[in-house]
Amino acid sequence: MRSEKRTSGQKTDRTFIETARRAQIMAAAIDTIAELGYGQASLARIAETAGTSKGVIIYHFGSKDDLVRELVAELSAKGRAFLGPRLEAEPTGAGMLRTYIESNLSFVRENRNHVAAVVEIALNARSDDGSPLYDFSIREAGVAALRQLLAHFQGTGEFRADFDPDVMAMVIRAALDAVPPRLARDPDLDIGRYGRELADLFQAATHPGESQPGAAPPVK
Amino acid sequence: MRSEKRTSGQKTDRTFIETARRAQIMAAAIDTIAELGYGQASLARIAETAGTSKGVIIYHFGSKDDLVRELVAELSAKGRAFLGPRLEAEPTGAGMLRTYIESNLSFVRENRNHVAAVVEIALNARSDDGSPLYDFSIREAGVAALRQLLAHFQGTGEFRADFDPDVMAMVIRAALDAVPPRLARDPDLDIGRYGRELADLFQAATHPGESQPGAAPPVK
Amino acid sequence: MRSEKRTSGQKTDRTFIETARRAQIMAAAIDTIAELGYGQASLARIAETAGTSKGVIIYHFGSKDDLVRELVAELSAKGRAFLGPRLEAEPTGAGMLRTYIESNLSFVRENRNHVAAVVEIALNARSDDGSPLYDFSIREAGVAALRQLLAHFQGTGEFRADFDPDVMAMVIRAALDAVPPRLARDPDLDIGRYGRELADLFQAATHPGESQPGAAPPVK
Amino acid sequence: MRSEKRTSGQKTDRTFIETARRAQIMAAAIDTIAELGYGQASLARIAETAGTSKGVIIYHFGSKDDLVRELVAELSAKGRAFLGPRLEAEPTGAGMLRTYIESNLSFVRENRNHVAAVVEIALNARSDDGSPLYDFSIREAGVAALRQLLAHFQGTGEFRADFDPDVMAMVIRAALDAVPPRLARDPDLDIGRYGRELADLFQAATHPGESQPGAAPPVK
DNA sequence: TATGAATGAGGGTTCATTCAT
DNA sequence: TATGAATGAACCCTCATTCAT
Repeated sequence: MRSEKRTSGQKTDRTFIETARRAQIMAAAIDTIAELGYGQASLARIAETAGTSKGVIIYHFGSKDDLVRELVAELSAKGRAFLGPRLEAEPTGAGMLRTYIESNLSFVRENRNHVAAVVEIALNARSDDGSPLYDFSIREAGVAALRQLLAHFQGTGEFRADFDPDVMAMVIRAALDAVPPRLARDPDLDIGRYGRELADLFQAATHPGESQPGAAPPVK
Repeated sequence: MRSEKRTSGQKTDRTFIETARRAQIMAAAIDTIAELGYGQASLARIAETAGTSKGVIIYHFGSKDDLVRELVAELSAKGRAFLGPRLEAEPTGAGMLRTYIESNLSFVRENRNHVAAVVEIALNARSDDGSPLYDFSIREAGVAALRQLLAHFQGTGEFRADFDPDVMAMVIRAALDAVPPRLARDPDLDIGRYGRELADLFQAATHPGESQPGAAPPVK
Repeated sequence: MRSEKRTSGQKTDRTFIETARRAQIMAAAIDTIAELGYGQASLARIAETAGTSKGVIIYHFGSKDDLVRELVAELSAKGRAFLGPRLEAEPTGAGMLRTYIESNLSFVRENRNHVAAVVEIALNARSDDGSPLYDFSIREAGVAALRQLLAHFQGTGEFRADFDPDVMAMVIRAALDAVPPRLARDPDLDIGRYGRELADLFQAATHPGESQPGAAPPVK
Repeated sequence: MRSEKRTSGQKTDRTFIETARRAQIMAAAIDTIAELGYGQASLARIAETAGTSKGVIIYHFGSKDDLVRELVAELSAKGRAFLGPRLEAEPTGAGMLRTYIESNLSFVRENRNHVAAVVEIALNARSDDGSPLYDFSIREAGVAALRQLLAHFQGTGEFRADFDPDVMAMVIRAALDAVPPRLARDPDLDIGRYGRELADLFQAATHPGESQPGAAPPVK
């Protein structure tokens, strides 16, 4: 089997043709999972979409689980590559928050099928004992980073101090995660507008000089 | 089969023993789906949890799909019965919003497995051609109702006018929907506190007398 | 179980209500088998047609096979009662042949569902080892009787001598047996006309004074 | 699955080994159905006869229905290839009629199991709503062709005019169809003799210069 | 490198029958 | 007398995977 050599971290030496085949299969897997859902995306159907046979997929990826893992890993890498530079370019908390939201949605827009597929995977893929496979390690890392970011700018005073950064991070993340499924139902959704609305909303929710519902009345 | 006489809306006349069996099986299904996920919850595993055989489940519910449908319908009914009175008791927009959020979370807390199971079902159950089965009809109705509510109180001036009720409704719904999976990972999550934080957050985001990000910009 | 008492040949002592139930169930079985075919006629479907439950059928007949056996026996008895007197009233060979054909078809017309059901049974019902159950014992007896009849009138000179009574009997029987399935497809089939045509045909084929294809040339 | 690429009418490109397996499975299916009947011929039993597993059958044929369809189609094709040339070689009505009968029976003799299996299928295979699947479309076409043939030679005067070609065709067909089940019970049946007798019978029934039962009455 | 072939477990469902009530 | 409940075997089919070529 081809895929075993890569279990160590060393650089892989893939043939040109192998790289192409892998890409083709991954694309087919993405489309199939995004369209039919994880449960309906059998190897046979993926192979059919790819125009090959099940055997080829197993040959190149070792197992269906490994193929799926690669889909997740690749999207994760793409996401980091996309978001990282954009965030680092933002000095202010407000800017960074807006960038975080809008960049996330841009990324979703530009990779909708891949994102949809990975969402499907994250929600469905389970090990034999029923425990989720990939999902939350990745996602939780994202939420944690966001929470730190929020907390940091609370410290600098750029964000108001009376919201719980944990809750706020989770809400922001949830608002972003709600987009892919909605996009699946309504492909014409205006993500740009949506992102701006969202950014406005959370800017209002975080910027200081506001009333603090539980504590002091708004002074304005 | 026991279950098909009930296709008309007439009152069902279930034996005591049947009612008990049905409840037992539904409970087993809820636990199995919540724990293992929809994809892993085969009739055999549900039967095993229930301490019976697949045949008994089919006998009482006619098909797996019908069993699942009942799980969804029952939770939906329970949810309406739980939320409706609480919302109607609230005259003000702010009160209603807070009640909506906190009651939703109370309901989740009191029905965590059932909620988790139905979330699994909603996200995973698909017809043969890959289109989702139950999910969004139910959910979208909830979001629509929330949007109307928000728009209504924008009209009365109780909520500020510069947020998009559609986006706000979706964010609120997303924030609530993020709880069940999180609860699955962390059973000790303090939902009460979480609900209060969430209510604070959205109260701040909706109440008037605030700067309006799009209009009078924060000058920083 | 109710039905065991009858295994001996003694007179059965059935309650009025039991007789009624049995008739009702048998009627339902006839209709179901005639309409859906033997393979699709499960106890559940028969019970549904009868407006009862599977248990009742088993209670009254002991097993599905016994129910089916009764359907066959009853039709067989009805058939003998119908045909016997008519045949005995005919002194001549030609008359008896015509009566045989037309009475058979009249019987089919007046009992189409029952006949159709028994045909289904005869063709499909098998014991566990694959051997047919009822069919040919009954049918073969009929063919044998017909053969004897033909041979008899060959002996008296009323029928020509150069046809094989065995083959002729089988052909007549086959021509009659072809009617029920045809009737199922075309309920408006004119059986009366059909019977007359058939009788004409076989009268021509049996009456003497004809050319004898294999032997002597037609003298005319 | 191997079999679905062939849905278009294009030439199929089967591996040697696949062709062999298919033939082997079809032979096993024929024998099983012929021996046990359609209702008892489960995939498991067919597989057992073939010395393989259910999975292999599904792999090669896609479904049990498709396997059955192929059995029917293959016999149909064989039958046409067998009968067509023989019939076309006969110029006269009498010759063609005799050839039709004797060739049909020769074909049955040489393909008895396959014929028996297809008869089983034709009589039993039903769609879910109880309507027959293959049977009568095929068979009725045969009867219709025979009827036309008879009518044609009535027109030329080679056959007498006073029989109904529809009825005659049906009787001939019925006489032929009676053979396979009889053959199943009595494997030593002399089909050759039987065919000659049948041909004699129908020759006598169709050739002109005879008394005409309705017109010039038999003088008993 | 790639394929076709085969496997075997498990999927949901139907069925005739048994049993307690 | 009748029913509802349960059983367990058998049904056809899908699946990820293995293997020889």
